[in-house]
Amino acid sequence: MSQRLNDNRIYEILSVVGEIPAGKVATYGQIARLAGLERHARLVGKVLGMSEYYGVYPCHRVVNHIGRLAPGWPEQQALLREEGVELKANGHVDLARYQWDCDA
DNA sequence: AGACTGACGATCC
DNA sequence: GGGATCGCCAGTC
Repeated sequence: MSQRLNDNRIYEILSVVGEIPAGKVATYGQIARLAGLERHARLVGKVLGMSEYYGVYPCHRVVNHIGRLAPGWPEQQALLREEGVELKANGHVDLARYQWDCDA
């Protein structure tokens, strides 16, 4: 249900998210760009925020451009750590090593 | 129809 | 390197 967001956009975004390999993370901007919504990084966040697709798509592998995890979602940290993604002392992911190089 | 908000990004300091 | 500010665009109220 919930055609809150344009279904078509949700599909593209989630599709990209689902392609993120385990042990890797991607930024909202990266995903947005792959989905054809380069400037809509925030939209990606909203879509994942609804997270009714959680369990189907690895939304926990999505972080912001500084490697910070989603606020209000502490368990994301544990999920990433289980995949081998270690966080820095400040809670940031080491993007230099774990950022998904989809095509670049 | 209008205004506020936002799981962001880039730039500036 | 970290913090603060502005800008984008669409969604939600």
